[in-house]
Amino acid sequence: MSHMKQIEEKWQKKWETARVFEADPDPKRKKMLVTFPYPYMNGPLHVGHTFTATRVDVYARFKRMQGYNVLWPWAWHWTGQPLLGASERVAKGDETYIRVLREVDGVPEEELEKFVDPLYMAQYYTNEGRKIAKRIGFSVDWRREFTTVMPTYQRFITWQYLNLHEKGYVTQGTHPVVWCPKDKSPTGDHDRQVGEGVTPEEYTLIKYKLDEETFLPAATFRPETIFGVTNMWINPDAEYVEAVVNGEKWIVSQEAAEKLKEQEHTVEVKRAFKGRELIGKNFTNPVTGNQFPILPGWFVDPKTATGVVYSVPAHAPYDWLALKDLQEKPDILGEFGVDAAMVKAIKPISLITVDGYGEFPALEIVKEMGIRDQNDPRADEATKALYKKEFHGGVLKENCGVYSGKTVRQAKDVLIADFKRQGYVDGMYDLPESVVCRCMTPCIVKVLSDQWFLNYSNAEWKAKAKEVVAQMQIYPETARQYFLTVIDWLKEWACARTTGFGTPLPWGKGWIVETLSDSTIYMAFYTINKHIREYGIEPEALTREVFDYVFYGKGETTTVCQASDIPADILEAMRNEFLYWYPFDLRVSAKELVPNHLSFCIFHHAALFSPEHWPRAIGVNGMLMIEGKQMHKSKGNFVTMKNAVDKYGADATRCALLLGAEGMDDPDWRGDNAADIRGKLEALRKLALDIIDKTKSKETGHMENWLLSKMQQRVGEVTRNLEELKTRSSLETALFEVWNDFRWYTRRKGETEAEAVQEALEVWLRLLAPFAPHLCEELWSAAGKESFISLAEWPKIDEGKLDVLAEEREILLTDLIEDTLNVLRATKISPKRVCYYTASGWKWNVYRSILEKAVQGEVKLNEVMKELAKDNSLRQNMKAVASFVPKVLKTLSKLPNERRVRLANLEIADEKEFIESALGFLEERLNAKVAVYGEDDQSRFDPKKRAPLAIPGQPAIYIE
RNA sequence: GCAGAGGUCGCCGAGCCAGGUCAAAGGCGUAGGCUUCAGGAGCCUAUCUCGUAGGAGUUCGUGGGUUCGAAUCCCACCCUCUGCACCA
Repeated sequence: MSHMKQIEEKWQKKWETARVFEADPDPKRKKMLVTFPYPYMNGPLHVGHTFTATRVDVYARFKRMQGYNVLWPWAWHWTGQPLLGASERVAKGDETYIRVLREVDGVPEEELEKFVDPLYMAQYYTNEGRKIAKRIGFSVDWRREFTTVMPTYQRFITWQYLNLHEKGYVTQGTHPVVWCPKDKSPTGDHDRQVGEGVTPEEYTLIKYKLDEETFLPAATFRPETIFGVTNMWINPDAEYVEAVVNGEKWIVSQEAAEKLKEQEHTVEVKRAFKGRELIGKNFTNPVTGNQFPILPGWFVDPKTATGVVYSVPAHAPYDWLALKDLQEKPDILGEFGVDAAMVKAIKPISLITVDGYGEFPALEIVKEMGIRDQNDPRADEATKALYKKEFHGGVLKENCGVYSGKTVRQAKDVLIADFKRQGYVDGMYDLPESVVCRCMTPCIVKVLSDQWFLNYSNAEWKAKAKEVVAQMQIYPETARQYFLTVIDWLKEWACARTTGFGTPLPWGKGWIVETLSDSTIYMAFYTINKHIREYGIEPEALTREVFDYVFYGKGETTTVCQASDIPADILEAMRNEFLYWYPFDLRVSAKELVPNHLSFCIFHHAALFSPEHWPRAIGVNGMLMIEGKQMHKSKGNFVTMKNAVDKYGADATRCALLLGAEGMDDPDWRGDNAADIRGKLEALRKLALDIIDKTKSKETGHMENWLLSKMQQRVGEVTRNLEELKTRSSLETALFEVWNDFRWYTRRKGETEAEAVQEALEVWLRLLAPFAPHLCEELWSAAGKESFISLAEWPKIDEGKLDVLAEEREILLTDLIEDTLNVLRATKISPKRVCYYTASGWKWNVYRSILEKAVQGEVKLNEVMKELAKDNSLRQNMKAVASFVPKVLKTLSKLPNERRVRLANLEIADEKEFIESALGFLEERLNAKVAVYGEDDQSRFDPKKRAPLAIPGQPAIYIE
């Protein structure tokens, strides 16, 4: 274990000294820029980062060995709010949080106290992150590192946003957010005490008229039901206000008046009163002009929307229940002076036809579910169920004016737009559930005005983004559809906010570019940050003209130099460096970033770069699980990269992670697995050293040919899989399948002294090098190699070493053993003697002719028989032929065509000699005396006359 | 709710796109054996059921369908994971 650690440190030092991962432009070599989304630095790197980044590293190392000039840069994300929040919690002395930092993140006491400075905290995690990224062996060019709060980076973001703005991709508008009135800031999920995941919902307010100048804005999600209104509900005990809202006189609940103030409505409250004051009055439907009464409804919650609700008893369970209550208990009405007979006379008005229900769905569902009254909690359930049903399957009836005959789904948006135009409706946001801020203040919805958006709704932009996707490789291919649908439904994205770290919006005072919006094209910044750091280029020198020159080739070198003070040769070098490396060839992340970061990256490249600089490939993978569960600091199952590397070592951690999953499946980190892999690698080391230490024999017989042939296949499999970023499959082959090949060779030969074994080992080590680079460097060097395996040539398939005959012979042998064991299992014999009988010559002839036909296509039994009957040499044998041919057909039908072709092209006539050569092995394996005879051998031992059962490739068996 | 990905023999996971080569790779676990001073590790064998001759039967979320033939194609249903916005 500590031995492995030594090996790891040793090679990391050597790599660093030799600068093997520092990549500079080299026009003679093909380039490869691979990237990993920079991690956010409010905590340590964890095994989830490690999984994704290891996939990048494996690909980088693979491509480097294939001769590509590979650049893998790294940076750190500091932009945003959480760092500030985290540091505040430390400053406030939040014990639970501090314990997490201490115990989970492993922060030492003396550092912890300095975390009151958020930048110090970020720097601490960045330093720790860099250390551990090196310790796990990532092949990063660290010269290009940066953080997102560096002034030079901010100059780059400034350039990006000036361009986006100029090109019309940034727009201004309003946007609803969950808002804490005390903090006066948006309350994100992480800032909430209650109500995680709750988002604002938009209500339509239908402005029913109370009198000529007063409106009752009733809130609804179903404005189409206006055609079925029968009355209004007001909570008689709730507090309402009369207010001038946007110049009109409105009546809403007191709470609603406060909310509306935050939603771009001017609100001037004139007077407050109890709801009961309204009961018994009439109101007018603005669309139809019909009049209806206002009735008492205690289910009406003044805290929800306007606290004014209109009643559609035919389709809304609550409305029906409330109406039924009043009709059944008319004495309640006396208190309000409402005529009970009038209420009794109210009939539901049906306006939607829907399958499975009759005239009045609300009545039916209430009855069906046995709901008693408006206080029954299941009324809510019934409402949702019916809404869903009617929204998806409902059709508006003839009493719905111009909307008649349309489905609810079709009519809804049109109807809202129409009503808006005609001035019947307004809108309002509210929260479906209560949300409480960390500061314990209940949140409301605020509509932010003057908010800046990236206008992802822009159809042209969407089309261009899809072009980017079309020319990209996506691993796995199944993720392509995901990207396309995300591009379709992405809408305006608020790209600026007022708090947190980040780059100021170049034109908007007080706004900062939001964290997901400042990380979309920064891969281009890596190409020039090398020069910025090396020559100490000042942020002020990074003018818009400089970036235009470097990224777009705009402007004259001399002019740009004079204006910026950057020497011409450096400026040229930056331009060349960008042109050499860009675009990036691969970016890998977990699937959670598809709907945001990765898609933004695509959009911004579409907007800012020409097609030759569009991304070449994106890889997506699953989310890492810990022992089958989601990883959470709070759940106590958080595993950092450092934890894993300390405990299992770099190579084992890398391999254990990659063996977890590929594609979009979620990999699972299990400590036991990692420990097991660690043991495996240790065993591999012993095996390899053992092979290397052996004195070499020149032997190049059947088994040597077999092993080398097998290796060629493995090279093909691993290479093919790695090209598609199938890291799991490729490692599985490179580690386990190859190992099994070596085991089989060792069993068959009993030793590993041939030179060919060392040759195969050297192929093996190179196949494994991207996955377990430290161990492979060590063994490569032990094998006498002077140079790094990290820079060794990736194995290519050597056609000359393919030996199909050798492979087929070993298949014959394993099949034979398998058949023998099967017989032994069935008969429960402990064998003393095993006899094999190989097929006679005429069988081989018949077999070959059938095989040739089988390769062409389907073989008909009767046709074969007819043809064989013409053959004079078979005449006397026709009886045996007749029983033999069907067996051959059956055997061949079980083979894949690939193997039929192989067999057809082979000359395996010496079965008997081959089995004889393996007699020793068979005897040991079966623990019995083994003999081989030809089927026609007169002197054969065959008491049960089994020899005639022999088929080519499947000798007959006799056991006693 | 909408969208994306999935449900395979104790566990993890291939196979499914291009139907027959599938009782279904590989790893782990478990059992037995060998090796070893011991510990570990390594190696070998077995691991759906049945079977006195290399065979048969029942399986791939559930229920249907297409086909000579389905883990693989089609339909419906159930379940799991991920994302849904100002938050990285």
